[in-house]
Amino acid sequence: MPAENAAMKIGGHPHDVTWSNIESIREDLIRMGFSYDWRRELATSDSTYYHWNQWIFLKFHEMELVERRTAPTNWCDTCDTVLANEQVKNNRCWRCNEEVRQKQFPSWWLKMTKYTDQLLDDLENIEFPDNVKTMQRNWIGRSHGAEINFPIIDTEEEIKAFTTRPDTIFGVTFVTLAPEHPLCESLVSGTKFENDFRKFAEECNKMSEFDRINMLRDKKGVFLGRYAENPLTGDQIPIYAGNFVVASYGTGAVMAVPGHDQRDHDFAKKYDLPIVQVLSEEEGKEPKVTGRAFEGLGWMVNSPKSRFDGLYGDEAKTAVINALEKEGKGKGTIQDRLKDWLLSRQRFWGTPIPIIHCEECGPVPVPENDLPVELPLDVVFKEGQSGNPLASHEEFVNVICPKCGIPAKRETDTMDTFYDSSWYFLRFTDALNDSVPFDKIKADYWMKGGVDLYIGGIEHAIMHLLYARFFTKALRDVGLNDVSEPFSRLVCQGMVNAPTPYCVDCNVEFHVDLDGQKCPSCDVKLTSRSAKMSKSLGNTVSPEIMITRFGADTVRLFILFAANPEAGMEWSDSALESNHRQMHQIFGCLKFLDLITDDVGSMDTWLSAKARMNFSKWNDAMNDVRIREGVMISHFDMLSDLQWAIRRGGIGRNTLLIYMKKWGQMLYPATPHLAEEWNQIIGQNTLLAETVIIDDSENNNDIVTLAAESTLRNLIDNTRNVKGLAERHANSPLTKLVIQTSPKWKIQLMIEAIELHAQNFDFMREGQSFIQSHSLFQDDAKRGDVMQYWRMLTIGSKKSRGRVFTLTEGERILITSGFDEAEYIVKASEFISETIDVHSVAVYAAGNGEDIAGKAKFAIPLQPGLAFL
RNA sequence: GCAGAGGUACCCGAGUGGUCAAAGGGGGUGGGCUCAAGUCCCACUGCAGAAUGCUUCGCAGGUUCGAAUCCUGUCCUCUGCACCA
Repeated sequence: MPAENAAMKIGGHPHDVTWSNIESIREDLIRMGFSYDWRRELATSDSTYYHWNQWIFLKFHEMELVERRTAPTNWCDTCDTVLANEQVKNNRCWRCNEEVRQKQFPSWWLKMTKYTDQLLDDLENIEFPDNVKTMQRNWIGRSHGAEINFPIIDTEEEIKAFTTRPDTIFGVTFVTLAPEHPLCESLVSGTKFENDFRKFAEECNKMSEFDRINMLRDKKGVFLGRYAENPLTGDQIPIYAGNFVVASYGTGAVMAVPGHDQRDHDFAKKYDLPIVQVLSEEEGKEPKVTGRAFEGLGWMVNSPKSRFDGLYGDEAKTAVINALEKEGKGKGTIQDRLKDWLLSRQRFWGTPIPIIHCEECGPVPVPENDLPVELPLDVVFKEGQSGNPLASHEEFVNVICPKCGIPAKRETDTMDTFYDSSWYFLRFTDALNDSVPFDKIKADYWMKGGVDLYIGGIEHAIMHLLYARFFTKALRDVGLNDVSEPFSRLVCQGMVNAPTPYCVDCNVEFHVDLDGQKCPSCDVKLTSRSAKMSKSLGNTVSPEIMITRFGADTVRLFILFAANPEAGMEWSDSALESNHRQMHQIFGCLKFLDLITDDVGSMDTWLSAKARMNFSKWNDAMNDVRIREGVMISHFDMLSDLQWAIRRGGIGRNTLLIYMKKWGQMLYPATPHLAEEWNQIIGQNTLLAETVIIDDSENNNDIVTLAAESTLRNLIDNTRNVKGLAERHANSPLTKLVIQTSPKWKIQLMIEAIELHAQNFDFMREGQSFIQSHSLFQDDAKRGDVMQYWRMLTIGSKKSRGRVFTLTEGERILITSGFDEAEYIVKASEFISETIDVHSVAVYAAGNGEDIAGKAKFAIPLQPGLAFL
């Protein structure tokens, strides 16, 4: 439809508009480097595709899944067509936001309601976000209840009323019908109530649905002059027509329980009808009088029949339903809100419905061999034109009836374009097939279990996703596939927001043209706030400009990293620039290929371990579509780790090359252009696009290697921190650092604690006696220190747990395997002195040298005592 | 009204019971490199402090030895549905 509207504007044909749009979007996609299989490209507006729309329609027709009927439909004046229920929001058209009105039309419907059960039940088996599932469930709107027959006194007729609350049956004090209900007419006709009713019905009819909903705060109705009988009590109750009853939901008749339904309560008050309370909020008590309806579940009271009082909730409902069924006066039923899919559109640019209307034979399907029924290209579109140009296209309309051969007219309605998107994913599995929509074997192969991951906006939660699910099931029943659910896993990407002018007082967002100006309606200076990017606000950015400025990979990196796909994000030029810098930094690492000439380096082991660890974390994240996490590793961590290794002591060529190769693979998914060039520069001669990436197993020692190094990093951080403080206390510049590592006995005790912890030892209860009988405890001079250390190790302080609980796995192995901390630090002492800017660094285990500044007592394993001189 | 999502430092944003003063980025500050600029590197960015303590994850309570995380209430924001019987 947008194509058709655009065609009218420029006086062209929607075909040309569509194709030029496709061209331009295809170009964008290619520039962004999306790796699609372009051989499978399809256009739903092309007859090679919509041919199969029509073919499928005929199959549905054979299955009696298609129906032509005249019914009130949602009509949008601006779009000049009817709309399906799903496409009406707040009584407004989902496309143009204009109000929708009801109009009677002979139209084609797809009987989606035949699949309600499956659509509802199968939600259990697919991985959709909960909110989408909830939205679909709400839309389907299944409610369990009862249909209750209220005989009309002095007639043979009865009113069937649907209710979800049969437990309130004894509180029914009147019955309300929708004004459109056929019984209304027959009840009033020829009586003195007829005039009032007609006036009322007309009033309801005239109102647009939108007004009606607004007016409904004022509930109105008329008495129809007749009474019905409560089927369980025989009580006589008046029958009303009410403006708040919806004809199309349930049976169009409501049993009114003013005691337990606020809507009925309001109505009863207005027309002075009795209000009876038959449920109590508290077991065994009389209901409270509150002046409002109690709508929750309660215990039945005041039942005129025995064996009901005291029943609660479902039990109460079942008891009433059983009683009704026993007497043949009602039954338990299910009502759904979901309706059939109104397929007809009175517009040109869609798939023609393959039907011929013959005066003799009625609607006749176009024979399969005559497909496709093609849209004529020789149609002129002009601005301001209304109506469907197909209807006036003689050549298109006038045909011969395929059944009896007399002149007949072609159907001029076209299909809702959601029909196109309801099975395109199946066509992708076999896009070039010209004898059937798709081959069953291919479709089943690719679609096994559904599309693995389907990403789309939340706006499709009901429309597209429900239609596609219905279609897949229906096509399965046609025999075209064995797949029941189209999408096994759905992820909804967030919206992209950008700043837009905003008036606080009026709570309105304005076009960016008004940036910095005053509010057009209240003259207050506009502020800025973040709003969904949209054309109407003008707060959009063009990907093309961004690509030209920064390159496709930077834009890709920004999109993938700046926000979790599910979260939505704030557009930020500065963030984009910083991602661009990141790209340069990564690419800049290639210079190390020239700078590093040594064969081996002291950080080789560490860097290789880090690479393996990073790769496997990255691999997990990517497999799990935690893209942001993955990109963080591939584009941020990998860079800083390499920088660290080089700064820390350097690496050898061989390690560098292996690192670079692995890194290139990790760079590929998010930034393929960079990655391929990278790969080539480091001397790989195959394309990454054709490379199967393998996660090679981690080395057993990796975890220890990394733990040792991260201990050192902590030490340096700590040193830096302490130095700053020490400087403030010292009179002269600090030139020497003394590091005292843990004394042996503390290591030994920690090892024992670690072993006890592994056996689930209860330190709280048994720790005290353990340490008191420990040999270390027997030394009077040490006793105090031992006790204090033991508490720190196993109990911790009020805020933090004992150290033994907070050790990482690597640290634990490090300590228990006899790691020589002092030796490790000595090796790094040159680096430490450079980094924190002191002339010398002395390292020894506490007790093995002078206890400088009394810092030995602070030394524990992996956290040495530090002193500056 | 109902349902869903959410409120985390200057900003964006990770984080579902202890290893959290809280990842990462932006911005800011200081330093290195440089004639200079930054498509470069390092550090700092709650308060105090020789390694500790204090205050902090919308607000108010609660559970717990221990809460950004669990529970209750409350306020606000966004999204969807809506006289649905």
